[in-house]
Amino acid sequence: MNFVFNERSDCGSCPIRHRAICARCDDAELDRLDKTKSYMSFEAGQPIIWRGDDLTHVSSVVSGIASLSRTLEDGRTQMVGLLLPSDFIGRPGRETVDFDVTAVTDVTLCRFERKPFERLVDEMPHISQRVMEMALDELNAAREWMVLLGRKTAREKIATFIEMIVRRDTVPLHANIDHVLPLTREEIANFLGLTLETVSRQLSIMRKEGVIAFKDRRSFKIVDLEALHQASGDDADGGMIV
Amino acid sequence: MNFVFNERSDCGSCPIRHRAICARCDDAELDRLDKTKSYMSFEAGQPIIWRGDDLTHVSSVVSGIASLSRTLEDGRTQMVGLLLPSDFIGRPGRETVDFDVTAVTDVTLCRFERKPFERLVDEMPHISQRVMEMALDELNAAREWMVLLGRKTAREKIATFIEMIVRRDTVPLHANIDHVLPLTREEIANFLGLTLETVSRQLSIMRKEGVIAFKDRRSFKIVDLEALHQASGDDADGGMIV
DNA sequence: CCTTTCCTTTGATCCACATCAAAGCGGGCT
DNA sequence: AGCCCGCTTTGATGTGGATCAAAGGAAAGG
Repeated sequence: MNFVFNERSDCGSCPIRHRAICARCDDAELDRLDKTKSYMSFEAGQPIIWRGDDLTHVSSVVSGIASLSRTLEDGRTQMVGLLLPSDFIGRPGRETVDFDVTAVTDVTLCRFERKPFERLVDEMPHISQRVMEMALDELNAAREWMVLLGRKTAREKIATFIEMIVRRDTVPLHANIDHVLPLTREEIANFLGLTLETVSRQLSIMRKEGVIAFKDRRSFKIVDLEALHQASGDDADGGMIV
Repeated sequence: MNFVFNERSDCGSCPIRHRAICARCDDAELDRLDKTKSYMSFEAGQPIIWRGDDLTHVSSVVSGIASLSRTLEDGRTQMVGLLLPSDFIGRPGRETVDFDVTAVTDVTLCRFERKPFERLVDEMPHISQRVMEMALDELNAAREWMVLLGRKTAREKIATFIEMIVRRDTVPLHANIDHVLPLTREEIANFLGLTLETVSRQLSIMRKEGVIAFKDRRSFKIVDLEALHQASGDDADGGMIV
C-alpha cells in the first residue's frame, strides 16, 4: 500500500525548493516549514484523496505524477489536471476536497496539516504570494485546456498533448530525444475528453504519417515537429497573426 | 466608444468592497489603493483587451459582465470564463494578456497600473492573500467547467448552464423569479462548446418538456427545478453516493 | 409604417467520434 | 517455456451534434 515517513530531510536540499510554495521563503521561514512538514508516499495507481473527503492536509508534489479528476455517476471521467513536482494540492480555507487525486506514477508528497498551514499563510506573506502566482499560472493552464476540450478536434487534441509532453522535457532544444507518455491510452482519453479507441487511432494515424515514431507503446520520438505543431491547431507563436 | 472617468469615488462605499481583491484590506490599506485606482467603462460588445496586448493594467470588474475567450485561427471560439462584479483581470508578474476580454454588458472596471500594483502585492499581504483565495476559487470553477466541456452532453451542458444562472440570482430561495440569460445563443454556444443551433434546439426541448418557460428570448422561469437538476448530470449534492 | 438587421428557431443532411466487438502483444508469474 | 492479464490496436456500425439552409420574429432606423 502506501507508507509514511517523517525523516528530517532538509528543506534546503529539497528538489522542489525553488519552485514550490516555499520558493520565496528565506532560511528562517524555511526552518518553520521544516518543523511542520511531513512526507507521504503513494504507489502508482493508488488513490491519494477522494472528492468529498475532509481536507485535513494540503501538500506539494515532491516527486512523481498525480492526476486530478472528476467522475460522473455513470462512470464518465474527466481529468482536470496533471500534478507534477512542485504542484500544490488543496485549498487553504476549504473543508473538503473537490476532485479525486490519484497517483499516476509513484508519488511523494510534502504535507502540512491544513489548519496550521492556514496560520502560516496569514503570517508569512511569501507563501501567499507564491501560492497566488502558482494558482494564477494553473488557472491559465486550465483555461488553455478548456479551449482544447471545447473546440479542438481529436487530432488537434492529440497533437497538443504530445507537444505538451515534448515541451516539458525538451531542455536541450532541438535534441531528438526519446519522450515517454506518462499515461495509458485510457488516461490520455480522460485527459483529452475522448475515448481510448480514438486516442489509439489518432496516434496510429500520426505514426503512419511520419509525424511521430514509437519505440514501444510508451516511448516515442518526434519525426516532424513542424507537422506536429501544425496539427495542434495553435497559431504560430501566441497570436501574432491577425 | 468607451470613456474614462477618474472621480474620487470612495473605496469605502464601493459595491465590491467586501468581495474584490481589497476585501481583506483595512482602512489604511484602502486609502493607499484609493490613491492609485482609476475607473474605466466599456459599452456592451466592446473589446476590453486582446490576447497578446501589453498587460499595462490589472483590474477588477465593478459592474457589468465581461467574457474571457480564445479564438482559433479558423474562427472557432471558446469562452473560458465570465467575469462578474469583483472578479479580477490580469496576472501580476506577466507582460502580456493571454485571452481576449470583451464587455458582454456595459462594464466598469477599477484599474491599477500593473507595475505599481506588483509593488502593492509585495508590500500588502492582505492583497496576495485575497488574490490567492480568489484564484483558487476560479481554478475550481474552471476545473468544474472542464468536466462539462470534456464529458457532458449538449442537454447536460444547457441544464448546468441554466442551473448556474438560477443559482447566481436566487437569493430568496424557492422564489419563482424571472431569470435572464445574460448571453445570446451564440455566446452561450461559445461558453458551452456547442453551436448556436444546438443551444437553441436544447432550450426548445426543455421548454416543450415543461422544465423551463420563456417570457421572451432572454427571460425565463424555472417550472421544474428537480427535472432541471436531473438533466445537469451532477450528482445529488457533492458525491455522497458511491 | 415599412425596411433592415440581428437574433433565433426549425428542418434536412452529414460526419467525427462513440460504441460495440474482436484480435494482437508484451511482460510477469509459475 | 507457457499462460495469463492488462493494455492496445484495428474493424464495423451507430449516433449526437455539426453543418447547411431557410424562414420567423423583434427591435432599430429611416
